[in-house]
Amino acid sequence: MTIDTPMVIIEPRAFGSRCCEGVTVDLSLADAQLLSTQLQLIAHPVRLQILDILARNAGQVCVCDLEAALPIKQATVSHHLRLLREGGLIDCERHGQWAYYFTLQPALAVLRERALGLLSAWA
Amino acid sequence: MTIDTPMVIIEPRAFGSRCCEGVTVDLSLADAQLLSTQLQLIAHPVRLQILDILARNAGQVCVCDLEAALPIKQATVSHHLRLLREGGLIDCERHGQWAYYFTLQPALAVLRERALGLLSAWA
DNA sequence: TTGCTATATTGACAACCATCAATATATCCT
DNA sequence: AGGATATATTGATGGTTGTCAATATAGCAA
Repeated sequence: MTIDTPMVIIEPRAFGSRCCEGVTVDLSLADAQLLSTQLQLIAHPVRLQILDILARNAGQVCVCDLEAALPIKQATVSHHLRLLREGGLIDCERHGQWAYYFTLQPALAVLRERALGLLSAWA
Repeated sequence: MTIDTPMVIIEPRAFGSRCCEGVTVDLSLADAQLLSTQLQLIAHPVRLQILDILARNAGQVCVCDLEAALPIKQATVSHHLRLLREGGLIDCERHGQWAYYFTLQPALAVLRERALGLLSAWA
């Protein structure tokens, strides 16, 4: 092996020959489902904005703040907050009539590492 | 500042006081939509598995390989391949009657950096 | 108590998505 | 040409998702 990378193209099977053999799935269906569920959770513009707002205003954001900052009605804000809470990415604390929401950073870190793990293996 | 983290809780606004002020959206709707569109693309178990298979078998995977490796029918495989291709994450090359698919690593790298950028800011 | 405000829930509706059978297209082989 | 194989497309169907109006719940204030 020299430092110059040799122009070897690995061809375990010639183009045009019999195919449909030897290709296996390294990423299990269970793992794929787990990750895709979490990605679905953040793959929505409003939820991305909510997470961004919460992350940048730790513990100081109530629902009406979000309603004022986002282009959706209160019921819809509550709906997305519920999804994020059920997905374990955020939680809230009630103080009087207000509910103050905040991110759960360990959960976000886990998600980041999981996603980064795959994406780094790919590119 | 000592090594002991002081138990100071930042309270720019007392709990229970008037809220709905001063909270702004740093992540623009346009940016959120762009990212969520790309996340949607990979937020599906089959598409995650397809990307993983393609990334680990550079240039050597035809549709019937995928059909054999995945729990879905050929029409559905083609459907997901089309979405991934239209999203710019993969492409294909025809050799005879086979279509060999492969990932577009620069696009995956861009996506990784974009996602990592936000997630790193959050956790 | 009565009324006001903040938040959650319910129910309805439209839009979107995943899947497959059937069919079309294209390429190879004889 | 005719048959076989690989892939793409179409159309139908069932399921999921996002949104909102209306309503419910709960705390606060007078």
